[in-house]
Amino acid sequence: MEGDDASVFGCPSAAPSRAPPAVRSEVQYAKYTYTPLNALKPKTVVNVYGVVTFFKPPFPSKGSDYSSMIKITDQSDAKVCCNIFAKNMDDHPVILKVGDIIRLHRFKTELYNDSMMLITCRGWSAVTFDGIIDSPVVPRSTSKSFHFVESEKRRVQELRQWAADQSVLSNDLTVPLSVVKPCMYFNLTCQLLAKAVMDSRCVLLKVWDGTKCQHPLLNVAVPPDSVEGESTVAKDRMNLTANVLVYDNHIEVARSLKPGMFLRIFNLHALSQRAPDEQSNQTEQLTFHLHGGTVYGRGLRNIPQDSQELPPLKRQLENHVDLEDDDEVNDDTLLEMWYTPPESVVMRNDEEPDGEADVETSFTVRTCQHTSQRVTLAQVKRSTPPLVCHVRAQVKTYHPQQLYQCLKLFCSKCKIMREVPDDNTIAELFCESARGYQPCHETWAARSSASLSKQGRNISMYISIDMVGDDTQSQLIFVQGMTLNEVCMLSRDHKNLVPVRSDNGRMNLIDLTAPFLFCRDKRYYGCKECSLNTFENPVFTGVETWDEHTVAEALGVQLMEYRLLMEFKLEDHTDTLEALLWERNAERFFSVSAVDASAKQDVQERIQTIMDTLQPQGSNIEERPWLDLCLSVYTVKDNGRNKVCYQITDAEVREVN
DNA sequence: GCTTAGGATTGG
Repeated sequence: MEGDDASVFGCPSAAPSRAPPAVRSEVQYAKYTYTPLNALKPKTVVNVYGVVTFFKPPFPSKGSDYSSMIKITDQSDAKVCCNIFAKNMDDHPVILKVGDIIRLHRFKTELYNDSMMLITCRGWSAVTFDGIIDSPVVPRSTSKSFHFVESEKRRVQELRQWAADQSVLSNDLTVPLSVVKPCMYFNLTCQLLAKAVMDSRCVLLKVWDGTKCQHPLLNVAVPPDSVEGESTVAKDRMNLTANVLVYDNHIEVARSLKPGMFLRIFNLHALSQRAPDEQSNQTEQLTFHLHGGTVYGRGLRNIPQDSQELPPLKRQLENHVDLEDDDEVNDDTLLEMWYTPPESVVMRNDEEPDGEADVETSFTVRTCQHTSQRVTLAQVKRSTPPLVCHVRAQVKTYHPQQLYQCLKLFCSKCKIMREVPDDNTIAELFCESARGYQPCHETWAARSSASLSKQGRNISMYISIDMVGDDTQSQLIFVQGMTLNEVCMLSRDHKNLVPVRSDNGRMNLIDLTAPFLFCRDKRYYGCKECSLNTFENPVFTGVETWDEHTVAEALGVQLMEYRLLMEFKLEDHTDTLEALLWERNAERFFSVSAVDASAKQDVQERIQTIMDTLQPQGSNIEERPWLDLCLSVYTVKDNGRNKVCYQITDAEVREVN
């Protein structure tokens, strides 16, 4: 955007100390005056505030720019259409729903069909806000610099309040897939799984929102080599994949989307139709059409990563992590064995290692119940991945030898894995953050402090003002200046403790190497790569129960999962082979008490159970138990080269004489 | 180079 707004306000944290710069800014920028929408005069350049009552997401115009359109209103009740033109789609203001608040600078007024309208002119800028009452006033702008001062928050809040009483704003048509019925026009918030160009006027988008449609969904068949994105086989079976056909003027936007992106599709049309090869007595299936044109705000756009719309969608998607279809992991950043093995792999039935070709050539997901024909390790090594097979083998060695080292922290977003830090490391980080104590000044927080004069240090606790008076068991409490032991002691009686430090008076998380949340006997970690890690505008309202997910979301932290990872060297009479054991949701047997010595007890016990099954029990191969194992065989990219991995997906001890 | 779009569906 070509805005010449000189001042960068951005967000409160940009100001090192709060009160004086805010005052100065208001004086400095008093030049901005805002015209009520009923007082616009033609052929002038104005600044306005408004509530969005209708909008069209950006689409390619017949000229050189992308065009988008919004209709706004304000307390004067005048309704004004605004046309926005910008070379790049990404320079258009991000409007995601009716009710959003927008501030426009330097728009020119023009009379069209006896109505006043606003059009972008040189140096225009736009800043938008969520329209939800009581949600934090976070300016969203597509320009790198824009100015926004504290006093303007009030204006946004007033508009929100006023808009809440206007019934026109309440008809948002965004619904989950689970409530969609044939013939409906609706807005869908979803993630793109795969896309394929059908012809010059139609692109297929395979999307999901984690909810299950009540009507059967049509799977549009396309040649595998024309599909970009992951396989949707497992999600198709669960009736989770919506096939969206995008036509005409929307193709350009659709083509710019990448699988994995989150998007909202506006005015999507659910159509019931029979699959071409189905009999007439078969039930009809739903497809979705984004027809050409822009009527009713028809269109689609990606949702920015920091949008408040995303966390609920992501939570819904995480309910289905077991449906990941990838048979290949493309992440070179991980060390040799620390990949993300898939829990289910796609097996080609005609590639049975024993050479017995199956006539069926389709791909199916298969889990082994030790019933498929057994193969030798030598045969496994000669096979072509991906496949699932059943072997009988013995464990020769395993590692890590220190059992608690099996426990890893895993980020499901960037797939990075790291060690759980030991208590010495965490304690040191707590000590460091306590040095040079100064209190945090946050308008949303109430503070209570104590001075430990003997030790010459201060500790503070903060809670959101909204939560003052709530049950202390359910409150979210921020603690500053405490040692690890103190936090652990405190977490016995308080459910959610977030350790924080002060950066020039602004509250911040301490290094994400340390847990960001203590929840009774559990500790939760955030991903250093994927966390926004910001206290700029924490969202504390509208949360009924605080748990690791809601806290992470409010703090902009990408929660890491506990996972178990071990490596075994297997052998039978034909060969040896290294295989991984990998378990999700390892936190269910990872309990951390305040005392380090017993911290890993539960892990020990759980892993011991696994070891009881798999442990080598003697150097002589004849003395060790034989195991029936399911192995998933798949490839991963390792420094650009394909590498075959073997994963133990199931194990059972066999008495073999 | 100074336009483009300017709300109101039935359709692949």
